[in-house]
Amino acid sequence: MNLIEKKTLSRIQKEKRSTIKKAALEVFSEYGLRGATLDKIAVASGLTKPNILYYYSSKDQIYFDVLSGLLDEWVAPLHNISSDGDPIDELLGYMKAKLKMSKQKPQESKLFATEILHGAPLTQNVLATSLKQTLDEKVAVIDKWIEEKKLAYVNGYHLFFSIWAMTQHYADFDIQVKSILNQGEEELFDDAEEYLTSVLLRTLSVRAP
Amino acid sequence: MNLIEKKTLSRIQKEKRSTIKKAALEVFSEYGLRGATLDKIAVASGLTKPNILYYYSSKDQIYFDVLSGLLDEWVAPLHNISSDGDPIDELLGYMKAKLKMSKQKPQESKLFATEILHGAPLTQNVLATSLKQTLDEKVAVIDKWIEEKKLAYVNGYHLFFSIWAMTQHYADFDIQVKSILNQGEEELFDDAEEYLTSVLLRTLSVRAP
DNA sequence: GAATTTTTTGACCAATTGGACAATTTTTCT
DNA sequence: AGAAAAATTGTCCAATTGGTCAAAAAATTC
Repeated sequence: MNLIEKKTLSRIQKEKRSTIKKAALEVFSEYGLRGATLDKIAVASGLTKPNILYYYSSKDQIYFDVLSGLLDEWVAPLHNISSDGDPIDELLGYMKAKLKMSKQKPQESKLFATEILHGAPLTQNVLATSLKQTLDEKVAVIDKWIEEKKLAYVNGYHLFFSIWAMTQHYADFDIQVKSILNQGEEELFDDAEEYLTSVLLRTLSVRAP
Repeated sequence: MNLIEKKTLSRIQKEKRSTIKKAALEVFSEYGLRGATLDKIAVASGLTKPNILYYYSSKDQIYFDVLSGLLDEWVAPLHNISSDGDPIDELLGYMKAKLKMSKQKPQESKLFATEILHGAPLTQNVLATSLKQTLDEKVAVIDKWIEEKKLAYVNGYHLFFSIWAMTQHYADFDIQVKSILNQGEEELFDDAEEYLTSVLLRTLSVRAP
């Protein structure tokens, strides 16, 4: 039976696949696709290597499954930006949602970062179609807000790039951040949120020069 | 003879080591330390594998040499921030210098990003000592400027983190950026500079709310 | 230009790795 | 309980990889 084509997975199949994906996320985020080995995933998951290959046909398949399972979740906060809400509230909310993801899901963030850094072999297609389309829509919303004088003029695309960059920085480069600031996570992310709020407020507010 | 301890390298040694480092930068920045192979470096450099190992005792040695050769260059722009200059000019100049590095040296940027992302096994020490010390000094300068009311209040550390994040984003995640914006490099980086200038100006300027 | 040193390379090796497979064990279904 | 299906594993293999080494080639020194 072909596991990939099967629609209804048994309890065991669901559990084991989930176990494997969880272990794989740990290993892939730490070592990257090429640095990760099936043996490491096997140890991390508590399964044997052939058993893992019973559920996934190859290492690349595991990587692909983990990554695509994450893609939707990763883009999701973008959909929550409502053109009906207050522009500043909406964009601050988006930033805070992304920062929260950096705090709570650093492994996921690192996995994406590594993937894109190394040429996005598996996700380039999604980036250029699905993500681009969603972002185009949201930038259109921003342009509308600017026209209505509810926002200061900003380049919408670069605004999103900078929000992504600034928030993900705290996950992807946490080692650098933490070796410079001797702080606990809570304090660190509180300071980050305060700083980023200030930056966005100042960048987006309409006011006299 | 031990090449590592020898102080004066011959012409051939200098040339070959330089050739190897250049090829290694290409390969390491694309594949990471673990994904890079000596064979790939051999092909990229036009040398044979044993010949490379004549100049470097191991793959890790090459990686270490490439990375440490870059470290100083990477931190250098920070030293150019002068406490005597105009605060806004100094910080805008720093941002522009970093953005220029992203444009002109994306491979170097990616190499650092991968290194830190994967736990900074070789550079953690430098980060926690040399970089931290330099940054502490520059943050002290910023705090002084704030006290003198030449800058709006900002958290200096997070200001630097955000400048790093926003500028390096254009190198590290260039694939994502370019799959969303169908622009040439020139136009892209011009827009980025304009946007980042606007963000920093608004973030740093002292003015009435 | 011969001797010596440095550089280069082909052939090789041991370890790691992704993956195959048949045999066994466990679960599920009737 | 027993048959059938699913899950698990020990063993194995071929390819890749980092690295060795002795011999050959090239460069340097005298």
